[in-house]
Amino acid sequence: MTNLLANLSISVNEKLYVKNPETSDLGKKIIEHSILLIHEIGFESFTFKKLGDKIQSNESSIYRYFENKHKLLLYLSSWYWSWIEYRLVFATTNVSDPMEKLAKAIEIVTEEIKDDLSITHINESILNKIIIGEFTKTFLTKEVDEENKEGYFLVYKSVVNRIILMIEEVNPDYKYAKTLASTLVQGALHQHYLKEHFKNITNLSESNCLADFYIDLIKKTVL
Amino acid sequence: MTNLLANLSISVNEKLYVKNPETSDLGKKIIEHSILLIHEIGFESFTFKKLGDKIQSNESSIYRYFENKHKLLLYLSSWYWSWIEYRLVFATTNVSDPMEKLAKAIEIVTEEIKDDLSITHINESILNKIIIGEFTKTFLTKEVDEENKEGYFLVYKSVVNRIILMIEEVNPDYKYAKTLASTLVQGALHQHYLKEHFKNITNLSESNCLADFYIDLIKKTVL
DNA sequence: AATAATTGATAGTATTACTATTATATTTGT
DNA sequence: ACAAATATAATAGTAATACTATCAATTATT
Repeated sequence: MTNLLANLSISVNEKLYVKNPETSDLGKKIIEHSILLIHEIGFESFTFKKLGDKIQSNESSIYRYFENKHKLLLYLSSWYWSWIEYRLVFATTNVSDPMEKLAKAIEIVTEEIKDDLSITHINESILNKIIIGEFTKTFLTKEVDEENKEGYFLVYKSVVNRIILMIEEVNPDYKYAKTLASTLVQGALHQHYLKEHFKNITNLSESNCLADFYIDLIKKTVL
Repeated sequence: MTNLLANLSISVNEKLYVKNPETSDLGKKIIEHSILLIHEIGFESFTFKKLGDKIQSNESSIYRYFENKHKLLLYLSSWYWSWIEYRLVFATTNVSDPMEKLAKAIEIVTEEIKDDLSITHINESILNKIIIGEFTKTFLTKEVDEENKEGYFLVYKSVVNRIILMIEEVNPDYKYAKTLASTLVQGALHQHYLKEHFKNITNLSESNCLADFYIDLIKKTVL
């Protein structure tokens, strides 16, 4: 899996960058350290100036790759969901039993990425933490509708749509496949956040895993 | 209900304001128009300067009520969840059947506030829209843990805890009452957002209500 | 070696998020 | 009704943010 990805590269919607960061050392450095810096100080405090200082480069150079930090976050999110989609497809192909297939998808979408699986400049474990804490901010803006039209959220929607199809495969008569799938993907991020900051309103813990909750839920509601 | 509230006032954690906005005309104007202005231009673009212009008052005067716009949003959120809690308690007391009680709670938490029910300066329908679009931003910050300790999220957690208790009343052996309750409250906001901006990944629509989805889900999983 | 492209350094602008000061209303206590 | 207290308005000022523009210095390409 990890080895496979070494020779596969994830491509992101071209409208999200001015210059493709994958095409240069500086670009890769921007991606690598933006993930670390956003994780360290939070998206609100993150600025291109601070990132420039971190990578011994200049603010103005970063602007040649990304219009602004919002686009950068959209880029990172898009990369993340592409990575999830790839792993989701990989884990579910050739699984003939619909429920087993759905269960595998749930595992991919709910698991916390613990180790840095990457050989690349992208630390998926930290990126996963950023997505948990910052992803909703990419679409909770006044510009959602325009940005949605531009296709900035296509990969995310694609992940949800794949799960919708799997739910329908399990039971074509279930009335709320869409709501359930989107609840699952968004809810998983939220539960991971609660686990870190609002422990007493979640059952998630070291010993209790999220996939169990969702698989139990889906077996009872959809099947 | 509406009449009852006219003589009941909701009090908000004192640490969230410098001066209680309920104690003056200017304070009430700040609350009333901050709701309208945040709805109109979004929280990111909202500033105290713009609010001052809107209410023909001065930026510096608004700073005497709230430290910054983040605290203002926390204030509005706290007010909103208190209002929800009040209605939740009101709707569920004296309902003896646990499932019926839970169903009523679900209705309160999932319904979209359509009309302005208020006689006060607070437009609950628009406030509901703000909560849908901006509430998660109050806690997705680097300061969550400190602010949580200060009690800024107490009312929200109280609403979730009431639902946890109701789930446990329905079935004390259900293993994921906390996760389910927090998923419900957060998920409801999210689904309303999807309905407005990402229609094709939700079943929510004019004809399809959210409470039905959750009541179906809870009857199948908890009962 | 010449040319093109990339990056770095510096400067500059408008806006934001405040704080401080002083003037002007408005309220309240006697 | 008048003085004192309090609230609000107006103005100015600061540091940081979110950029844009220009030009110099590197580095890569032909």
